[in-house]
Amino acid sequence: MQRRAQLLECATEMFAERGYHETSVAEIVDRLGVGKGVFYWYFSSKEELLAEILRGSSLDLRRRQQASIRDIADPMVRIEIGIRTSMQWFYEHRKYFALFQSAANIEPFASVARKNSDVAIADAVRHIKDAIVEGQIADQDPEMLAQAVVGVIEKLTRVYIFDRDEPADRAADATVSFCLNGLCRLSPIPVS
Amino acid sequence: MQRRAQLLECATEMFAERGYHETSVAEIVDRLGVGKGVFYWYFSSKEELLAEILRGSSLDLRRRQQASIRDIADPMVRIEIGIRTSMQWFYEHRKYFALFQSAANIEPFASVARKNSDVAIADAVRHIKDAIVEGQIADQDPEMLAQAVVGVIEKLTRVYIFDRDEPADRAADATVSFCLNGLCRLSPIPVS
Amino acid sequence: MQRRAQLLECATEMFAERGYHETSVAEIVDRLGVGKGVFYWYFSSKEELLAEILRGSSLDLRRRQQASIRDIADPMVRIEIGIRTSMQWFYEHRKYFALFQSAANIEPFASVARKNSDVAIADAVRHIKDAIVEGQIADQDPEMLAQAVVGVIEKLTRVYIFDRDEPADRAADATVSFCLNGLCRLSPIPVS
Amino acid sequence: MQRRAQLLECATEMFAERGYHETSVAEIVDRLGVGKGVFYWYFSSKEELLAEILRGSSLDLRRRQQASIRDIADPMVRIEIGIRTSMQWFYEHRKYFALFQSAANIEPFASVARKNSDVAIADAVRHIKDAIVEGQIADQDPEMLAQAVVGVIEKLTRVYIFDRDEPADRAADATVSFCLNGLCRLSPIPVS
DNA sequence: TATGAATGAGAGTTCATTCAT
DNA sequence: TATGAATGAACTCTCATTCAT
Repeated sequence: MQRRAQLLECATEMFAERGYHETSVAEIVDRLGVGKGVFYWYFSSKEELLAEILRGSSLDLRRRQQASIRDIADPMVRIEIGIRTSMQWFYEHRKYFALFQSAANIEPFASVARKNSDVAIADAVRHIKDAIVEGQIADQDPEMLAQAVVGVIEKLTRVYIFDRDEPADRAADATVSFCLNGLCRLSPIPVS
Repeated sequence: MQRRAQLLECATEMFAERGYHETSVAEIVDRLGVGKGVFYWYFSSKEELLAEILRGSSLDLRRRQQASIRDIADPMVRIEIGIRTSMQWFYEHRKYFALFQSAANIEPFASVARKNSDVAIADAVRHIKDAIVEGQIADQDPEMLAQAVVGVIEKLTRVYIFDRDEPADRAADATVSFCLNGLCRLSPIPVS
Repeated sequence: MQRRAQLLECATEMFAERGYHETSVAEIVDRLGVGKGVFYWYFSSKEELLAEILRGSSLDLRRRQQASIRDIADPMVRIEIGIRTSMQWFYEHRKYFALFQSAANIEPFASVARKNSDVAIADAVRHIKDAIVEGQIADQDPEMLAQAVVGVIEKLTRVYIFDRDEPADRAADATVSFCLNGLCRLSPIPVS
Repeated sequence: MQRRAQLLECATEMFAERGYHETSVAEIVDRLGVGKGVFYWYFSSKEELLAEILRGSSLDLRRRQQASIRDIADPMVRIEIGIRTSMQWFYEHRKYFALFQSAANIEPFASVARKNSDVAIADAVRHIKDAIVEGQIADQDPEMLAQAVVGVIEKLTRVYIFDRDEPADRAADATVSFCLNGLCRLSPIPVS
């Protein structure tokens, strides 16, 4: 349905710009120039709308990641391509980025956000384990490494791509460089 | 002021658990078993309360960081100690962590959060520049490196210390290892 | 809009009887047997509601005055008809009278009330100037004379028409008699 | 008591400037630099305070009027002096003037205001009756004439003395001139 | 006498949601 | 499908008043 898509897009934009709580249903339908009834025809509640946005967009991101990696054998390259694909996707869907970040801190969406994050981490863990098996990465907790990589991705995306509106390349180069270095050493450096 | 401190603490807890918007002034004073007026005797608004919490706690964190680093000459060690101190502080003040993260996504606090973050980044940038001068870190954009380090800190803090309630050590070890590796290489690894 | 008119009327009555501050939005909608939301569907605030009432009613009064005077050449007669028309209108809209009087003493409406009053005075001044030119009134400050006339109108309206619920005639006769005498002397009487 | 007088004066000023409802007890005691307890030591309520102000000041005004008239035999001169004295008093106590006017429109004070006004009118009526007996004023309803005179006094006081801050003379001259003319004619002018 | 923290009813306002049309 | 008036619970905030100290 065209209307449904319009609502989804319009709401995404407004949630991203002004926040979920700060955006009322009335404002969403006003911007679209339709009545309130339309909203409740397509969505059972405001909450469901955000859940839907979250679900749809993280699905899209994951599909893109998997497509970009499909034919690559080397796990380190899969990691690198995964990083670049994610950041390019965030660049192209900047509005979703803000939503992802803030949803994690809004009670009813925390679990959805958690689930999405778990899936992304699980994907990364797989590559890291492969790399450990192949001796490219030292034998550390793969999940922690995956989380670290995601942490860098998210931070540089927020600061350079989202806040400062740069194209994705520079931040992606830095992320790849930092993370591959962080991962690659065969043994952790000694702690003082 | 005992009451003021009680309100601050109680509100911090509730904001951290359930979110700023999801916590009403009525609930805060109810939990304390006092009248609504008490709240507005000590704070001019709910907004001011959160701003106060943010201000106070980030000041405390920064003081702790600076105290822990004061007498250390080697910039790489300063970075490591900085990471460990931050994560230990977050462990001891888990409730503030959630607040820092979510405040960044709530309109009236975004600028405060931004300012706090800028200060933290500026501190880290100083150490990184020193390390670059001393040849310990390759000559890359120091701010980007600082952001990457902070990204790892925040992510591992959230997942292991905040969500899973682990003590700070394990996550801090991993963060230090990952970041020092990420920073240390004399030249960035070639990008595919 | 039926509802809007109901709210306007109901609020006018209650404001007149009990005062603006003493009448709550809750009481207005309760008396109408509707929900609180209805009020804010039609008016953006309680303040705007009173402003609206003031605007609408003083416009109506002025229209009535001008219609009653339109075809009258003699300025003294215009003044007399103006007095009678005003008092008749106040009799027919007794509730507005109290509102006009009290609005002048409520901060946010003082300027509106002032403006309304200025318009009324300007109208009267025109007639008085005409009468001075024609030699019917001695050459005194026309604005002061106009204010004096309005003072008499307001006082007798309040006491006899509003407080004591008399029809307008007796008070209007007295007002006309007093004012035309007050105005007419060719020279002011000597001051002791 | 000094404190009591301070409270009375301070409150009068603030009520006059900003209105009764718009001035809180907290603001009154703050301006005096004392605690809230002081207020409730001297007055049982905010309402009682205003009632007290009203009572005291109208008593003072009346005393002044009576003193100024005591030895004057001619009723017309008594009226004139009464007008001048009132307006001079209002000039010297401008803050009370606003209070008198607005109190009439605040529910719990309407009756006090009414009573004060009744006393003033009764005084004027006495002089007017005397003048009628002596043939200086035509035989009309003396109360209506008194109300008319008071209406002029109040209006010119408000506009010229209170709003525009002029000294009392000019407005008083005009009031006397207008009212004595309005009163003096032996027969009311014919009504069209 | 005086303080000022505490109370709590009640104010104005918002907004997700419903439903007759 | 669509409208938009209506609902009413919940919200933030105010303030006259009380009372332990």
